[in-house]
Amino acid sequence: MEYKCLKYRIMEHPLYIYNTLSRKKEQFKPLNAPHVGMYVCGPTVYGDGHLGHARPAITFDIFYRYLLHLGYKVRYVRNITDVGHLEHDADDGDDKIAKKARLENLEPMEVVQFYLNRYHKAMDALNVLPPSIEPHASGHIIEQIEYIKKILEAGYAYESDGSVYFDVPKYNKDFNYGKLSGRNIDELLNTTRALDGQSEKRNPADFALWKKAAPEHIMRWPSPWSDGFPGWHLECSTMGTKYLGDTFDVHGGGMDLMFPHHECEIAQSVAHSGHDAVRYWMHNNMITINGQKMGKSLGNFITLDEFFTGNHKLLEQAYSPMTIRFFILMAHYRGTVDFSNDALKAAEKAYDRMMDGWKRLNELKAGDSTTVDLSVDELKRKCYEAMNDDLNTPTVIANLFDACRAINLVNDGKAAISQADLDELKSVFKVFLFDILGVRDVAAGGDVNLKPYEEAVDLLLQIRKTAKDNKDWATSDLIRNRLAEIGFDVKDTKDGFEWKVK
RNA sequence: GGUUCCUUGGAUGAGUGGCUUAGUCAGCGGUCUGCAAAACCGUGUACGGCGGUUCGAAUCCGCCAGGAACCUCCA
Repeated sequence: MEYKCLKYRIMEHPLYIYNTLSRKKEQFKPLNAPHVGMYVCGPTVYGDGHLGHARPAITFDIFYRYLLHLGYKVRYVRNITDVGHLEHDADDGDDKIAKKARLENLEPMEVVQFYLNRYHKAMDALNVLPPSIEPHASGHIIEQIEYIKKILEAGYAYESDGSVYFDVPKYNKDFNYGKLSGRNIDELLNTTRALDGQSEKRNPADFALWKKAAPEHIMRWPSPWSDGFPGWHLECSTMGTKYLGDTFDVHGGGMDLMFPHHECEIAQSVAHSGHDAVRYWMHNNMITINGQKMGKSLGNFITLDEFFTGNHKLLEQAYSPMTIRFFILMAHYRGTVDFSNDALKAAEKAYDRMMDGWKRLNELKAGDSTTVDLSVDELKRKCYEAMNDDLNTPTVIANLFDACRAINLVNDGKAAISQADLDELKSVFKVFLFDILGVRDVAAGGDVNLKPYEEAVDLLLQIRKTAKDNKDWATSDLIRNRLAEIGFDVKDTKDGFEWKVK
């Protein structure tokens, strides 16, 4: 039943996505339709998520939602890095989680849990759907050790003083290290032979699969080589194949992870199983601030909580989670998007305009025929077309705004729409705005039963209308002003009123 | 220095070898309105520079300028 639906939708709307590997838009054809396996690099939970973290979460949320809409059965894996992510260089770096734990005098897993809870809360606020599986690196130590053994057996890794490193030069001789990022590392490998002799690595380009823990290091597990911990790149290869199989469809993440992280993942997979595990690599672009990447190392990031509360010196006001979501969706995921108060305020207004349109759509009365200049079928077709063209959400939004104009015209009594078109239009909004773009109608009030309160406001405004009809402007303005003070936005319409909570 | 990519109107941000405008925000003018707000209508030499290909390029190619990301951790 569902599969039939899928086939129908796919035939009508072939989906194209940009594959970083080929640097082209390719038609998306899952290995085992209707099943789709998707893996996305999640956060390292040693600090609060910032605007940059919202980008991949929302980008791949859109892709996830769209695949579900098309009828695919998606297993979406997004990992949590809670061990092995080192600062600086793998030789002398510090584990990010362990460092934070030491600084705050906490158990490392306490740090992990604290920031993970906050991350989930922020994702929920942004209406990002939870993935199917959210595996922790620390929960897959055994699998990672087994994975390393296979690479060692294949001859593409070596042990050195209790640590295990991936042998990049040897791998590069047999395969192509750098095919994802377009790097040619031959030169690098040949010119940097002279190591200082201190390093455990044979070549600076080699990366750690297993690190022997220093005596003071608290996060450690036994292994055939030493008490230690796994290298950062390993968790994704291991957990990806564990949950999605030897070969799976999509691997996503930020562009900044392309090299070395994703390049190393490819090398690990090939060394481990003889072939790349991923069929489509997708990368979202960066969010910039004053033209520069927003990031931890530059210290120019604004956390999501700070956006929600407005509590940051660069923010002129608070911005709601839906404003942030809309802001991100109004740009294409592969382009950079520059943060500014002006841009966010524009997104906020745009979101309000869209939600007003949706609200009015639900109160619209159908006419005998459609006279408004809008073809709902055409609208639907254009929205699918935009989504199928590498998830072009800005165009989907632009199309929905065209519909908003039509809705407003009908609402003003300047045009009419038939019952059939009205129903179809509601369905288009429901599918694209809510199901696919994942916008949440915050004014709707959630689960709380607000009906009596809403009717009380309606009652007040009825009294105001009577006063208006009697040209009793004093009473009329009193009600409107007092409601405004309480937090209601009241607008008069052609023959009534509408209101919303500010 | 290497790799990858970008440069669109006041701001932001899609798109395309010619046919019809992206859209949103801001501005200006108008309609409506007790007022306000909203809405609607109208409005702005836009496509970094210089060459080339073409009947025709902002869209393809080359060069130049400027910018970004990655090359150590970063979504």
